[in-house]
Amino acid sequence: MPELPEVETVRKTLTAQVQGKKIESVDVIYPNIVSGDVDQFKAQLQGQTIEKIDRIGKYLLLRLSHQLTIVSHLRMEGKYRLVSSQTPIQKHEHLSILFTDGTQLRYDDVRKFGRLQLVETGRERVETGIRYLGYEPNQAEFTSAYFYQALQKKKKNIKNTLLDQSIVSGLGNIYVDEVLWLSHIHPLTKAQDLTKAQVLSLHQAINEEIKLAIELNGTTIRSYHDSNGNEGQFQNFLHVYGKQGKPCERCQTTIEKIKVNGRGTSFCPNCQVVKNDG
DNA sequence: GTCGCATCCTGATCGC
DNA sequence: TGCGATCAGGATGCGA
Repeated sequence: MPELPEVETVRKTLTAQVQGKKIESVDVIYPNIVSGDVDQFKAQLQGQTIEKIDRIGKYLLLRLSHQLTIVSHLRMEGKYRLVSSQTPIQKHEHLSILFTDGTQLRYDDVRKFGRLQLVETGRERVETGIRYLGYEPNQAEFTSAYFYQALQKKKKNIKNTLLDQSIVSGLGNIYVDEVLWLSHIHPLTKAQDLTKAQVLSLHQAINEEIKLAIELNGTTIRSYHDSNGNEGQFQNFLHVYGKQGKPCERCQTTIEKIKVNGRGTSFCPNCQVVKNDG
């Protein structure tokens, strides 16, 4: 599933493939993939040039000429690939953008969870889910003091808090499980019960984990590939995600898997302890 | 304001 | 082998 490091990798590879290309036409095969009016979406994209691609959290922003931006969220299994216009449409390709040079950018999404939304450039922080995002890991504003104060206001568990994107953006199920293991924090610990030392440790783990994952082009568990079709390499450095039933690297206790707010959660029951004495 | 849960969706996996 | 049930999960909307 694409999280911040995977989306950043897609941004880089996609930029190299489509930057400067002019859109001739757009075909939307599965209309629900587009937020808003599909006909308007197609009409407005015609004749636009992709100037650059930005990323905010897990959102890709395709910056177009004439002050328009496609805000794209890959959700679970969304992926882009650039092909010749002669290539037959595949089963799970739901949108294609034909460029004037004869190439086509295809959006593929097995579960159809991803969404694309066209907005005026600058309005993405008003009209899309980006408006709810907190700071990103390694962003200057994401200080340990900010993080501690923000967590103090949260009564829900830390696992759910890190997944909701409003305090720190870009983490998904894999990286949340990993940073909690690195910080020795039990996923069910109430966010506001974390000590300053625990928050400091968690803050450091988030920054270091995301930085390393970006350097390794993300994590490929099942389906993630960048727009060149390459897999990430970070799955070789995971400690708990997908390791249920195997011994913890630190203490040899068997890694357990539980459900936390409906999400599969792997942790070590020995070295990740619930801390409630604040 | 905050939280938990259902919903979207389909391939993989499991049990019978 | 074939079938149905269950699981996986990010963002969003809604009710409590």
